[in-house]
Amino acid sequence: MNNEETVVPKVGIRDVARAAGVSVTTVSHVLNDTPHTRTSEATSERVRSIARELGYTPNRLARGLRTRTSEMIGLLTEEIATTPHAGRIILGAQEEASRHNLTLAIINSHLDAGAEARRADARALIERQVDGIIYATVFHHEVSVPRELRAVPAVLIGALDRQGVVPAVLPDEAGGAAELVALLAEAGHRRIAFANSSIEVPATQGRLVGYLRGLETAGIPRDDRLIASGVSEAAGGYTACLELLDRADRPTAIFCYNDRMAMGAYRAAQELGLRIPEDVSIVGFDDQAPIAASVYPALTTVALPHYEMGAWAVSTLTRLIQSTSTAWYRSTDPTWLPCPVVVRESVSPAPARRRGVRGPGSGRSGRR
Amino acid sequence: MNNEETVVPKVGIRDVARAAGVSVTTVSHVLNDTPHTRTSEATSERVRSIARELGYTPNRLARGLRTRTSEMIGLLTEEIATTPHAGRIILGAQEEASRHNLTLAIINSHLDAGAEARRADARALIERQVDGIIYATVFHHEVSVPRELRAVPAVLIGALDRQGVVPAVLPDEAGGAAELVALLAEAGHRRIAFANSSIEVPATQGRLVGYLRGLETAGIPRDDRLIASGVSEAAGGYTACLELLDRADRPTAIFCYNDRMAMGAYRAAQELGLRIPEDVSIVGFDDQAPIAASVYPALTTVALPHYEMGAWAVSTLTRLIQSTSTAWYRSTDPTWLPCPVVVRESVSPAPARRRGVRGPGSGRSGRR
DNA sequence: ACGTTTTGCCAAAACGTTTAATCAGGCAGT
DNA sequence: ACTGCCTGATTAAACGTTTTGGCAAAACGT
Repeated sequence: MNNEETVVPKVGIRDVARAAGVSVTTVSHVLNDTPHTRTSEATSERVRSIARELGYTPNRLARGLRTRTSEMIGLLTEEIATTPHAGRIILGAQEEASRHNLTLAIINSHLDAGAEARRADARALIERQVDGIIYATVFHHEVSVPRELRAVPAVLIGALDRQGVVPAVLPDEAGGAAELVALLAEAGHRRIAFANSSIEVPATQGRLVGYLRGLETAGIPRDDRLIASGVSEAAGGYTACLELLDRADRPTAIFCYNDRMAMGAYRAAQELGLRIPEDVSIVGFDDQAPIAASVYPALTTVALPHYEMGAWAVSTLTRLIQSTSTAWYRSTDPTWLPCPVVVRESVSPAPARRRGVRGPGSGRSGRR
Repeated sequence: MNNEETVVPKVGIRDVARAAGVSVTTVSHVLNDTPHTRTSEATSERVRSIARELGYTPNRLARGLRTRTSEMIGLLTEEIATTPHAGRIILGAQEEASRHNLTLAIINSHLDAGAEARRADARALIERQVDGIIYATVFHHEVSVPRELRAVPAVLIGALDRQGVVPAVLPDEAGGAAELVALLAEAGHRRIAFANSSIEVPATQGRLVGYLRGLETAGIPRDDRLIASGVSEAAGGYTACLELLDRADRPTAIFCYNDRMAMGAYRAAQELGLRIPEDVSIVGFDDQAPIAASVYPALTTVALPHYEMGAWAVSTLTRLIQSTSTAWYRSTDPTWLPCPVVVRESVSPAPARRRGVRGPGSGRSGRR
């Protein structure tokens, strides 16, 4: 077994300098093409080529020590890496980071870990001299950021800072929900039900608010008999929608709290012999892969801007970092990113009942 | 606006030393309790308390520079962060890393990025002096690892190293598939179909192999008329299963290439008026959240050991790192991690046909 | 009282960079 | 021939740790 390759003598900047017959200063200057510094084109070229053929790779630890900046940003996630969504946040952050020549160091705190553990995680990142920290949480209303985060620029994903000092980005769930209802209203639906989640979280509130706002702008009066709830899973959607659909004046469309509940809605409809979307339109929320696209008919829903929030976070973080010293203290209002509705196949015009426009089963082919 | 907090003079080890009236050496010794070194309990305690009250945080960049080890490990993912599964790999790696006091630096390469870009990514990690690198790919047979990875211990997730020098971990898909078929056979099924994916990837092969092996150990002769295929999505599962089920001698159980195709199988069964699992049992593969648990009846399937592969990777990586110099070159055989079957509700005993054991619709309640 | 060991601590040299300050020489203008 | 100014480089001091190799003083054995 040849081990010739295993001997990697780790060439440093002075090896390059020695080989090129110049000082390390010069090497540093040409390799970073430092401004306000002069080197003849001849030596520059020589240094560069020697560095290349020696396989020189700079040591960012050493550089970071000197320049007091690591060009790393820390991503502190709160359990979020567990959820299927999480990847998109990380991906968005990572790609935006690459774009700025930063690397991402990630640490995941368990949701049930105490504040103490969370502070330790923040400290671990700070010890690594990260230039900034992203604190990504599951959707909370407010959160007290670990005070260690004050030592370094920080942004928040999915929650507001209770002290109102750390910039935050959140999904505009109400907006998305309102748009979704608008879409249903435009399709002629007037009896639009809402199958909400029975557990109280910010998302529950936001989507309800959006639903009501959507009704209002469509000029549809609120009817609390059209608001049901269940656990935020398929089973809950099933029972809630069974209750909603199994009556004479059933709604012509149901907005489900999330895609999982929408799956339950599909089952309820099927058992009652109602076709989707001809007899009842169903919409969900989350655009949860791979449900939304795999279900039949494919589900019209609203996407959460996970990728965008991740990208927004590192993007504004870099701005904070560059801004002079304490300037980043002037925290702005939170940023609400839009939740775009993605239309698929589960909505059709409302079946004619009092308005005799068209019969049920209008259009929409699909083998069935 | 008070900016008293914004002034963080960054206390270093010498500040502690000065305040404690000792040398930095001593501080370093007590804070790391370096072996083979002596400090009186009195001064030790004093140093510790002063460090605490001064809020000293060590600078890992400086420490890394001196000790020539960063205690970071790099995770290089190939597009994988896009898939819903990815999070689990990252999570597994991250938690195992935390357990070893390591932090994870992640970089994501696009699948369509050239080898050149991939090498640049590897280089970026190496510049950061990571102690080791995990290269996580979507499931490949073999891959040529960027040669920069030779500079540092590395492990591979989801692919074999073409040069056979980098340790690798992969999911034992064949094993999982075989177990799944065994489970069906034990339930009395003899006509077990396989709805495979029509596109050829390692997983296609592996699951087919497992299917055949499962049949063989159950003493069931292979019947190619029971093997269908379609695109690896709900639509493909639908057409494949429609074809399989819409005949007189239809199978009593179908093993679908993945959970998405299983969703298509559900639809096919429903349209043909077949109940699951009473008339036909369906199983999938991937245990893809949230499909498998949300579908009705909940899908029996096989889980991929994403989390475990991530954890395995950093765990063996730390072993490699600790082992002396070139010892990690003696690459071992790849590790195949088991894919456990997770049983839910979509399998029931085979309906009696020639063996008059019990009638259809045996047991299994469920509101319907 | 005198060697020897142990105890407790410290000075200084690394680690691989960046950067402020300086310098030798050539060239132009007086 | 002197002064001054560019040009192309260099020297040396950081950055914040760890670690090697000590060295004084205290403790100990005789």
